[in-house]
Amino acid sequence: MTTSTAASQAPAVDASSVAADQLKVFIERIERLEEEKAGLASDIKDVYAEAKGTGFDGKALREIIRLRKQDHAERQEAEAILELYMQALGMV
Amino acid sequence: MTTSTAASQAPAVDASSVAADQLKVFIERIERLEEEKAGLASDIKDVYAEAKGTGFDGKALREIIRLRKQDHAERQEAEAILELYMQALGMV
Amino acid sequence: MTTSTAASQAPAVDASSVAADQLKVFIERIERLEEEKAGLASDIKDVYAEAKGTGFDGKALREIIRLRKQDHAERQEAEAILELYMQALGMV
Amino acid sequence: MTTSTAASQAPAVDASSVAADQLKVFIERIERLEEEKAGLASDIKDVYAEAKGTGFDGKALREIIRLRKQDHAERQEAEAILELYMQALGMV
DNA sequence: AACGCATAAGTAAGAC
DNA sequence: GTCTTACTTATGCGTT
Repeated sequence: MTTSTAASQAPAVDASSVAADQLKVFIERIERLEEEKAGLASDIKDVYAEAKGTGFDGKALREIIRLRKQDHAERQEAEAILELYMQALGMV
Repeated sequence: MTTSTAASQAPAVDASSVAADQLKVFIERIERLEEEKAGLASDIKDVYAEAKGTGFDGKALREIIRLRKQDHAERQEAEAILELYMQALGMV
Repeated sequence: MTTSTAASQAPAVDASSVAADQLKVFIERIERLEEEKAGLASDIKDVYAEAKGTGFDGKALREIIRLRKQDHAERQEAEAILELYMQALGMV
Repeated sequence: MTTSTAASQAPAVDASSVAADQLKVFIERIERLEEEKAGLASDIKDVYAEAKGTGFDGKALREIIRLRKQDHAERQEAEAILELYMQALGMV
């Protein structure tokens, strides 16, 4: 082995190694996904702007979205608990 | 008109109005996009986890991503700043 | 004990308890500090206004402050990152 | 004049000018104030941590602070309106 | 299980 | 007056 000590906990990362190639691939995958995510964030902003242009209050709109998200989360939690209890009671 | 005064600045939003329908559409569009965004965030998390499983250090990985993002941003910013200073100094 | 069960994980907070007094003290300390912070934010705004009145471009000024802050942060960070990567590469 | 055109809207800022000295002073004042502000932010964080250590819930604590700030703002607003009306009525 | 960090949301100021 | 941009706050995530 040319580039790392035997005790290395991490892959050896020099320019020509397999590890460097792997690293590059991981980074590119992440950056690609981050780009898409940023695109969606931008789309969301556009929808808020459009809604505002139609006369809706952006702040109120955001509040509604927030509340509905809470509701969904609580509903899902409730179902999860129900399922848990059903399992505990042997009701599959 | 049954649900709002003539001078209303915002769309009338009662359950049966056109405005309520529009509101519903906006909310659903936003929620749809938010879902996709959350999905991507989850994908990104998975990639980090996979990289970690391969032996890469997650923290270092995030640092690299951050630095590369900075580099890109700074490159784009450099010209903007130059122009800003030229304006500030009256060099048009 | 009049105001809480023995197993209470949180301080009992009714109007006459020791906990209520503690809570009040914490809140007052925080509010005091927040006030001072707001005062400083206001002072900073004033300095920008004064500089602007002297003929300096506020936007450019803010940019300079931002860049100098970055420089300081980056200098401090540089060592941290170095150490981070060394750890990531198993160089302890 | 050696360093700027006659039409310059901004003070001439070369290394030896009075303007450069002024600029330096403004920047140092701002940076000083920013430092103090950051110090207070840090103090506030410490108080929250201490409160948490005593058993208080940080999130609830922040909520209380937020609500009280709103109350104060509304009270101040009410007084401002009162004063406005008194002035409008010639009650000084 | 808790602590600190990092991202993300919301708010407020400033520019055009 | 609108619009963007910057700051502040808040929540969630990873780590210890």
